[in-house]
Amino acid sequence: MLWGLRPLEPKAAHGLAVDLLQRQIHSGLLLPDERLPAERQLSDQFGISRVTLREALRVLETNRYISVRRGAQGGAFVSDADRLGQMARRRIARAPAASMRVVEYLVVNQSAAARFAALRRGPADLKKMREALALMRDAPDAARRKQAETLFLLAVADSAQNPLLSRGVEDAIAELFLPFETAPEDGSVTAALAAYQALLAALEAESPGDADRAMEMVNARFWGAIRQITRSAA
Amino acid sequence: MLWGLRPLEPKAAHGLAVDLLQRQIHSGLLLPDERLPAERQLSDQFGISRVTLREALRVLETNRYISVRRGAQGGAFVSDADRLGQMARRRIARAPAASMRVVEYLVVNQSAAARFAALRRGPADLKKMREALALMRDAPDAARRKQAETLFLLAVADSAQNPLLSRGVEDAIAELFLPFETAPEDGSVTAALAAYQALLAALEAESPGDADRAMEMVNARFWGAIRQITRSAA
DNA sequence: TGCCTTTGGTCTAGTTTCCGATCCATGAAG
DNA sequence: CTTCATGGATCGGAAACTAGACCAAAGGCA
Repeated sequence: MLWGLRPLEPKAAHGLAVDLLQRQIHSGLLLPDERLPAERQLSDQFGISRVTLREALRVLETNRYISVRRGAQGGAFVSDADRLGQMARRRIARAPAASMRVVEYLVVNQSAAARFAALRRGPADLKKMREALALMRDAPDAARRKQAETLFLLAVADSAQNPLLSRGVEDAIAELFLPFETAPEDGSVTAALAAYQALLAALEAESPGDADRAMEMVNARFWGAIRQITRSAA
Repeated sequence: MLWGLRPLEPKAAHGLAVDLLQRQIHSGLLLPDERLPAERQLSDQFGISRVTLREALRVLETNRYISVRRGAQGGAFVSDADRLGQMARRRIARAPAASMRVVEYLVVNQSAAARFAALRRGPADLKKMREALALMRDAPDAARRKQAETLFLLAVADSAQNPLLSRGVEDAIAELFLPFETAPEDGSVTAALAAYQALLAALEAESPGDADRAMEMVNARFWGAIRQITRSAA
């Protein structure tokens, strides 16, 4: 017997490009106001035609993720930090339960990744984490901090050497779309740095237990961010 | 900066159909020797044309997942239990490390699902689990037992009320493709029944701790199956 | 000022994939 | 030996995608 038959939903090529770029904006890898590569170059990297890529850019522009300008110094530019932050908050406030489920999934897989990473991380993995931590420390603004945070967490997930876990963490981070900073005034920045530093130390020491506990602090920050947004929206 | 740019890989409609049917065979939901619906009916359910569906069937036939016969009582038939079992064992023996990573991911998410399910399961969820357990008990052969097992685990995952967790468990089970039974002679059947019964009891009692422990027994069986196959292949 | 270069905007022709429909071939049941 | 549900094959058209050429804007620079 066949179970749970739904109509198939083939994803068009331009839809894949939209998803990929949107995910990078959500996760913070693409910075606000950043300029994307030229259409001809980007379509080449994606392996799709320029016409198809332009369809994708049109969708992103319609959804206010980017704005496109013509001319010699033109191109497609990621929206500014204010707009992105507003979109992120709205998205969470509109369906808080959904965001909490995403965090739930993220916490489960990120914790597991941390435990495995403590046993499997290589020198290259640790190097990537240290670099991300340095970026976080020297970041001039919240957007750069979020970018470094994502880079760090993806490096941890990768070093668990489990493709499914990596994909899960990546998916959850991209799906979440947290705003850049929930409370710029308080000591959350130094607290975050301390948590990531503890995590890195645990992975360097090959201690799964410590890594798990350090990741708990990181994950607690995600819960806090969601809670704060849903409260301020009420 | 854009990170990790790879060429996009648009999935053709027939490819989606292949994946869907293959996953159902892997997870045991589609039984050996079972006959699929007629092409006209199946293409309608998938929302694709008959020509496109036939492309998918051709791929599955080439990969020995099904065989197609013409005539009044013809149709597409899932391969027999021997062939499927052999394919499953080969798949695991060829890349044991990959299968272990899948089990790893399955264990992480299935354990989490069990804990959440203990708190969130509704009467409909429990009913589905009881029905699956009855199917398992009365199953005339190993294929039916595996089918009931999958139904039970999917019901548990669903009752955790977390779409990402559900999808994760589903993906892992479909990716695993375990053979029907690793040791038909010993008491593994009654042991499995006991494990699932304990899991059901924990969920009925709304006890996350007990559910976690019961799921551990279930997951231990998955590890055992992988271990046995990789040992016998060596 | 006026050209040059880089970039997005537009158009056309051709290919691939998919669809809808029709008709043919097979083979078991009655 | 007829019936008929099923797979097998073919055709015309629609939609998505590609490749390439050319136009239009706008900043930089002599």
